[in-house]
Amino acid sequence: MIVRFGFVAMSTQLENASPSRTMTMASFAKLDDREAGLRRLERISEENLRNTLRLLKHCKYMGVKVYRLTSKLIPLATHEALADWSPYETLAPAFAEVGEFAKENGMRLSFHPDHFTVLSTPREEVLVKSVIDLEHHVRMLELMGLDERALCNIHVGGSYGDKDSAGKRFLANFASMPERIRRRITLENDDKTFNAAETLAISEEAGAPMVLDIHHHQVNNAGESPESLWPRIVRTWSRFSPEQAGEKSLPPKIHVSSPKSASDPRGHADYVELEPLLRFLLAVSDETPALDVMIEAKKKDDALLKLMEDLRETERKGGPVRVLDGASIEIAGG
DNA sequence: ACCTGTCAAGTCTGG
DNA sequence: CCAGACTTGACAGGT
Repeated sequence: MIVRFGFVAMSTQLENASPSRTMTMASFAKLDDREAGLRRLERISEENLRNTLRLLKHCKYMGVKVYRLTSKLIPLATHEALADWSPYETLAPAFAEVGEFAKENGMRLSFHPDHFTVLSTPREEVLVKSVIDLEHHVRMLELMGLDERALCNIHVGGSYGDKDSAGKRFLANFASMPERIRRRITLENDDKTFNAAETLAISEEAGAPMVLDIHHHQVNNAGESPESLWPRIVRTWSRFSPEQAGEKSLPPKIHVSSPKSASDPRGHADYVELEPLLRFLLAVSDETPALDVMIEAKKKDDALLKLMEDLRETERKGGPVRVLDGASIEIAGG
């Protein structure tokens, strides 16, 4: 099994390279000249995209092929008060440049719209905003010229005291969205509400690939092992399998992080513990030829580099791991 | 240069 | 029913 590691949004190593500079609505509203304010938002967005490109160059240098874009590339992009503003035409060249670089270097890019995007909601206004937010994310992927392998990962959402009907509402709302959006979505198990088995059932029904978060599973499960769900999880990715997608195939993806502490087991630690991750990878390596692992640690790319060091150490000691380059490994089996 | 409070969002809990 | 917690990086304003 070939495993590629990636990280989220920002680097601890690059200075002054935030891809998510913003402006608050409060300060925007204070400006005398609204048009000038909109131009300023566009300039901030261009700076965010420039820094995203710098981050991708940093990824290339580290051998990283998996990277999650920040959702905050365009400040206030979906704010109600700016509904008449469309920054997309202005930013198209900057988006295209980012997408070109990613494609040239075989990088897998994704988004993770934050947890305010909830398709299980019973509130119409929340659903409308959620769909607008997804539309926004998909539009950015399209401006980057990325095909349907570039995906937006979301959670199922709240349960509102009745998880079963919340799940059904999710499915109905999901089905009501345009195919262009639906085909860009993956579903992730969360750490409080929809656990891995529940998310998997909804993924299968919706026809959306499932991203397994093994840390969330650890703190929210029904007693089953993640390995026991794995064959079904892999099947949710079948439209991206080499048999079906050929050149445009895409490995399943998992998320990994480690508990911050015993008192805060759901919080994310600075770094990732190798042992539990390695145990999972070994358990699934026979049946999985390729896998992408998104590292969700506080120390971002630094955590990725430390994990790679730990893996090199494992290899030196004769463990079932071969480090291929800066950020990928081959593991026994598969 | 640094520190503290605020901002965005939606859900859920405690009072 | 309403206020506050939760989460996160970064702004905003004060020192």
